[in-house]
Amino acid sequence: MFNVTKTHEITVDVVILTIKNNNIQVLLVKRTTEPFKGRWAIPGGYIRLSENLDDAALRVLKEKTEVDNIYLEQLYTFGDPLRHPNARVITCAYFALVRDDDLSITSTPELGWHKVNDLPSLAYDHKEIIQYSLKRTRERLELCPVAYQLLPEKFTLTEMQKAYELIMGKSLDKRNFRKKALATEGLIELEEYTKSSSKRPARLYAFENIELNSKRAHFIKKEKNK
Amino acid sequence: MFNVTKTHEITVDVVILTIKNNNIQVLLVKRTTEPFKGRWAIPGGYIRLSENLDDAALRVLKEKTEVDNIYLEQLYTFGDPLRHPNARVITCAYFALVRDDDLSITSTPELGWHKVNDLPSLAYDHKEIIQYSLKRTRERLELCPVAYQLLPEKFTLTEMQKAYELIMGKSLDKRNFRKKALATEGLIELEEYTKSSSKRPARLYAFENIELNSKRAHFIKKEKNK
DNA sequence: GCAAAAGTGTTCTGTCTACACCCATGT
DNA sequence: ACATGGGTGTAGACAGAACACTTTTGC
Repeated sequence: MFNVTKTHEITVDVVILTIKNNNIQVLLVKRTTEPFKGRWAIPGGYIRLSENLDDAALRVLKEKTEVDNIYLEQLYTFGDPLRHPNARVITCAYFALVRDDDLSITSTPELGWHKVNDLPSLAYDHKEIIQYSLKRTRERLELCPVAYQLLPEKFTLTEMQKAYELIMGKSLDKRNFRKKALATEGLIELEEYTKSSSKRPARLYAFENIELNSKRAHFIKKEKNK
Repeated sequence: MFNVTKTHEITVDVVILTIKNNNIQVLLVKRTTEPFKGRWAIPGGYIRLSENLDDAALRVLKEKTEVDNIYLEQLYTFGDPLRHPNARVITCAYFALVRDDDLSITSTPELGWHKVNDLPSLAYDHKEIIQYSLKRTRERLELCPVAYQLLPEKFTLTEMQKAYELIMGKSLDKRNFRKKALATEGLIELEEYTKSSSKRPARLYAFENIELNSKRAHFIKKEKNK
């Protein structure tokens, strides 16, 4: 593969993150070929001639997850000469945030979710790439409510807080968090409450730009208070 | 089917920014070959097999400017299939901030500084890349005093403020700026003043990590208050 | 009635903004 | 003595942090 060309190869790799079982998890594939045969790796692939980089990343994402309408952002391009043991492969890494309940992936021996705090040994520099995607996610979170990309359509403020705490890696004050969350642009207070829980029902919220695809919910739009 | 690896090429391009004559300026080279022969472009080149991406960018930078000890950061990777008219070239773009007085470039018909607010027609998507590098520089500036990368070793607060104003594209309040500047970690108040000016001398400042290569200046280190 | 999670305000502190005058020097 | 840029402080608005108790439900 690398004997013919002395030029570089370029791939896209996509770090696909979700929140599952109260953990940030990343989707990994088990490599079936050398190098790193049998090791876990983040999904990736070659870029087709007709595709731009975003499209290539989106294609890789869809091949693995079937999801659409996700947050996808170019992360960084990794090109250390030694990152691939026997070729020069530069990878343009992306990261994606997907909602757990949009997913219908059944873990198989070749494809599965792994807690980012408890990763197996990974191929290439993929551990570094995942670490960097977590850092970037934290940065994004501080600027805008990217976390809704990880939440179900309708969620409680406690769920939202849990997502923030996982990403930021620290616990947050409930009252301060709720104050700030309620001031978030685009947050919609639904006239709906959780039922299933065995405790006091919690109000549900949603984000404006998310399509509530089944029945149209009745909601109170938060006023921007001056 | 197309052979996906056949014609992908990858380059690094470096947006080299400086402040010159009270303008943000970018170093451009005039293309001597097709495509875009005769048009201005940002400097770039192929990545050598032994080089990582940072090293390749640094090499391109040094080839053009001879400077060292600069701020260099990977910006974004641009890979639209149509960005190059007759090949598929993906470019990993970097941006560099260099100090005007570290430079000894004489503008020639093939290499020269251009005001970013008044760019000539550029090759490829290089205009977009420059715009993006300006955006990134603004973001960096908000977080840390990246501007010192653009200032001479010793500078007045007014010079520093001018640099910030150019980058942010707006004017700033002098007292507020100075208050914040003086609180900046790493800023050193020198026991030196401007002389050449025909007005009241201004105190000079420097940044800690910058080597004062000639005579060792006597300075007062700012206390971190609190 | 009790266990468990939901929900709710105030105070303090630090940071950002707006704003106007005197100072030191060269000519 | 005057023109020019250098230098300084204060008050108000706003945002983030700390902090504890009541409410609603299922069992």
